[in-house]
Amino acid sequence: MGKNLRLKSARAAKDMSQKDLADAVGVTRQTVNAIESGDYNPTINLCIAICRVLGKTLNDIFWEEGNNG
Amino acid sequence: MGKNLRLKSARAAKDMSQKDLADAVGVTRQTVNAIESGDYNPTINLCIAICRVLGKTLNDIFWEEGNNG
DNA sequence: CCAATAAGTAAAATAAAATTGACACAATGT
DNA sequence: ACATTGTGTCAATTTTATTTTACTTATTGG
Repeated sequence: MGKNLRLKSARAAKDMSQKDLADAVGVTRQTVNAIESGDYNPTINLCIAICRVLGKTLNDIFWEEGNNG
Repeated sequence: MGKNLRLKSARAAKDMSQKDLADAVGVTRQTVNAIESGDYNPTINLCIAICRVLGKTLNDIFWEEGNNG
């Protein structure tokens, strides 16, 4: 698994630190860091919460084209 | 949390039983049932695997408009 | 009627997500 | 030089997703 650069980018666009985002969704800084690092499998509710905060959808940040058909 | 009727519908459209889908994504029937029942928080990798099998995207099955902003 | 499949649910055990605390390093500002 | 902030990572613990086993109900076909 590669890094989630779309997440990193969307967070940067909101000028939020990993801790800011972590606090906003109610997890720890390490969890956000791990998700961006890529070697991780978060729950969908956490993914949804992150998307809400960043004003993005699941597809925007967690779906990869080519996953599909 | 309500039932995930979009998942149930997409599965029906492929004429797959809960067990068929469970086998296809490598989890148990109970896990698929729990996800459809709604009171559950699966990992995103499992959600992605389900979407792949059903020919849908994360937004199609797990994203709710109004979640957004 | 009987066997087989699909579905809903539940309790206990296991695998993995998430927390906590800690240490290190680069960049920024005083 | 010093303190602060953001980031990366690690080990140990707690929480939770998932499994396993099992019981129930409804439906379909022999």
